[in-house]
Amino acid sequence: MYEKKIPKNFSCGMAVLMEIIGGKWKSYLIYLINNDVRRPADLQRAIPSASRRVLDLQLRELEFHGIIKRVIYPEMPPKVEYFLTPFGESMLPVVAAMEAWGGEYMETFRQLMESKKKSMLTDGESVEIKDKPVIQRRRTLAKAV
Amino acid sequence: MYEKKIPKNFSCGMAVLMEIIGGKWKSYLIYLINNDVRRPADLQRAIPSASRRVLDLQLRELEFHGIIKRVIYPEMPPKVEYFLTPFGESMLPVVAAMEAWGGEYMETFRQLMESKKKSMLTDGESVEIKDKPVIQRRRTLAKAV
DNA sequence: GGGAATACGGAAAAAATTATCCGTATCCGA
DNA sequence: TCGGATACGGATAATTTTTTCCGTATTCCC
Repeated sequence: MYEKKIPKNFSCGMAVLMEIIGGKWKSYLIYLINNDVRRPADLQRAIPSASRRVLDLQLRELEFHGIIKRVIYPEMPPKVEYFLTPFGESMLPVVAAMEAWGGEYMETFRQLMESKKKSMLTDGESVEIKDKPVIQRRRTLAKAV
Repeated sequence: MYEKKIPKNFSCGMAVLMEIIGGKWKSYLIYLINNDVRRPADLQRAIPSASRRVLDLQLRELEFHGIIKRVIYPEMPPKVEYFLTPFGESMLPVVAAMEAWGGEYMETFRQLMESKKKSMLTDGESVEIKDKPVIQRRRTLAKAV
């Protein structure tokens, strides 16, 4: 089993949130569970391109962080369901904001990725060569570190 | 230069947003640039544990997606500054929400990660063994796929 | 000359994440 | 018996991200 070597620094809330939902399928999982897709096999069917192993791993991570809870039913064949916890639900407004922002940008994004695939040369478009500026340099955080 | 083999699917806004700000240092970079830390060397000094190469790469990715723009001043030694674009600024409320949520959870998070390091055996705490439920199964998205 | 400042890209290595493949278990039906 | 259903973990391989190391350039100062 893999053991990480480099310690991570969670000095800002963003880093914490990214650690919690940063895996490839986690946002899909949160969405599906919140929409009543609760059983592992159903989750897998809803995301056919995902590796079952990674779905399991990421479900376990969400569980570890208290975002979801796992309910095991004592029967055969095995029956398990996942539910969002109240804590997990506290994240939903944030997830919705992220989803909304991404949805607005999606069309542009796809065109960008398409043009990137075609040319692999899209640098420089937003480069601006400036004359010597007269703008007064303001205080920077770097100096405070 | 690395070329990805497995195509990614951006069928939801979350996936798009995660692609844009998903790198290890990107959220830090957005925060710093929004707080007037604009020059590459200053960004590096503000995040001493980051690899300079990756900072450059992730700045380029943010630029590619139009989140920031790079301004090159014609002078020696080289002078470059990065600015948030209006589009990048449209992301700030989302970033703030993410930051706020992560900040609230931070203390619990740290304790969790600490206990994980100690025992590597934290599974099962949220497991609930249930009697046969009488809850009526509702429609699932999986069936619609 | 060497070291400091500035900025940054290619190549290769290391670390981390994801995917594949093997295995565990029970029950039911062809 | 085999294949389907259910759920899931260890080991290993493949892919991806991050890091290290090499290099490019100019100017200034000791």
